[in-house]
Parts: sequence; structure tokens; C-alpha cells
Amino acid sequence: MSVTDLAYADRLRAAGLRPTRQRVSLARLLFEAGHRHMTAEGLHTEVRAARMGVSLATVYNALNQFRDAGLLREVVVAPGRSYFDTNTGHHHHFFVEPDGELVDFPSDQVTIAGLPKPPKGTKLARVDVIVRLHR
Amino acid sequence: MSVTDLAYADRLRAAGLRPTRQRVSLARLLFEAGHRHMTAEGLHTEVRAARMGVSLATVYNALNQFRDAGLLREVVVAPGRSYFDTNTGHHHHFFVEPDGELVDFPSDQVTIAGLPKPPKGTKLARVDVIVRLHR
DNA sequence: TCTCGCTCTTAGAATAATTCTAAACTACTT
DNA sequence: AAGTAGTTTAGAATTATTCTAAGAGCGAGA
Repeated sequence: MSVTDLAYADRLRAAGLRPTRQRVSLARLLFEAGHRHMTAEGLHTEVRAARMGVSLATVYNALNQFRDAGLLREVVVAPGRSYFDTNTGHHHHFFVEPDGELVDFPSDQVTIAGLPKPPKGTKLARVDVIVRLHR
Repeated sequence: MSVTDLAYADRLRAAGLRPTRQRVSLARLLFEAGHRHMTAEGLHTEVRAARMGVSLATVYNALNQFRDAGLLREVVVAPGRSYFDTNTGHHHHFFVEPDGELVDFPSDQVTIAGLPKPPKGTKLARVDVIVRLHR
């Protein structure tokens, strides 16, 4: 196990997840190359290409666990099409149809004013903005 | 066929859709009771309850056609969970988890400033804002 | 009003995305 | 080293949606 894999192991432990071989492999694919938008199927294809020996079920499990642990953010753009975004900071998305391409943009300059108060008994979890574009 | 059904027939014709018995029945369920957020499965349940004789495939077809014709707007909130909103005007949504409840709020007072320009070659189709809440 | 063509509807099969099951395995604690 | 609780896996199951092919029905024109 390389030194960077040890770093991923620590990161997983810090998130409350056991650093299994499979989870470390997936973390490597997800996080070593800057911010990415991945589907489960796409990640599994990379796993196969890299001969990492991680089943599709484990890819799904891990993505859900990573999301629950705050390591990933899930973005649902269309029925049957959800992406896991390795950028968990504040930002929003362009979604280009019909390509299905998703592009981040920072929320720095974006201000949303005048949102109504959440109905009582609820508290705000997140505000998702998806700017839908056509070619 | 009642007088209100004739009105739905006109509305469908105006949208470029043949006013078949099935489509008029679905339009009635969708539009007669103010704004609603419907799933395909939910609408089909109502169809069955009302003995309207509209198959599930037709419910799916009609919802997609209505959406394409601008009679409905589709809101995707979670993987495998999409709603058809009979309110096609400018507005945004609260999404309450874990209930899965969707609530409209008007976009009148909401202003979104500082959105970056769409990448060239694309043009803006719509901006979706989903305010995610927890109980 | 009748007819013909094209659209629409339908049951059931097919597809797609995701989750479940239960047995085998493994990371961590003792 | 051994126990145990968490993890992985293949394959089945589930869920949501679309497809197929054959029959039905809407409406433009005679």
C-alpha cells in the first residue's frame, strides 16, 4: 500500500469508515485527480479497467457511505441519472442537455435572496441550484 | 363527456396532443384540483380508484407528453424519485426529507444574482432551486 | 357520414438503476 | 492468535421506466 493510500485510509477512518482495500481503491479513483462527477456505473468501469477487484454492489455501497459521511455530494439531474460530486464545498451546477454533462460553478458571487423560511418543524439542509442549459 | 372535459380536450389540442379519452381523463385528475405534485405510480393509483381504464404505460406516455408540451414540469429530487408538477409558472421547491414531500414556493421575492454566463454554445433553459429540509 | 391512415393505447416483456440476501471474508480489539 | 462486528460479493430481487407489436380510435377528406 502506497503512502497516498495510507492518506486515503486516514481520511476514511476520520469519516468513520473502515479503510478496507476496496474503499481505499475507490477513494483513490475518486479523489486523486481533482474534482469529478462520477456515476456508479462509470466508477465501476474504471475499477474494472484498473483490475481493482471491486464489485458493483460495493461501488454502490461505498458511494452511499461516502456521501453519508460527507466525502461526496450527490447531485440528481434527471430521472435515473445521479452523479456523485467529489467537490463538497459550496458550489452549484450547470447541467447541459442533451449531453448530460455537469459543470461546477462556484457559489462565491452567487447570492440567493428572499428565500422563504422553512416551514416549522423543519430545518434547512442545503440549497441546490441547477442551471439547465441546452446546446 | 362533460363540459369541463371539453375544456381539457381543447387544452390538449392547443398543446398539439390528440384529446383521447385516456388523456382527457388524466388531464382531469391532474388539473381539476389546483396545483399538484404527482408521480406516475400515484397517478395510476388514482386512475384505478376512479375506474378510468388507463394503463400504466399510458400514464407514463401521457406524463412525458404533457411535460414536453409544457403542461407539466418535471422535478427530480432524489434518485428514482421524480414528480410532475402541475404548476408550470415560475417557482421553486422545498423538499422535505425523509417524507419525500415537495412544497412549492413562489419565485417572486427570490432573486438569484451573480450567476455566471452559460458556457458558449449553450443557452439557458431554466434555473431550478431545490431547498432541502430535514424534519 | 364513411372510410382510411396515422396516432394512440395496451399487456406484457424488456431494460436500467439500485438494493437486498446470506455466505464468506477481513479489519480491529483483546 | 482469536473473536467479533463490520464488509464484500454474486446473484437474485426490486423498482422505475421504456419498448414491442397488435389492436383500437381519432379526425381529415370524400
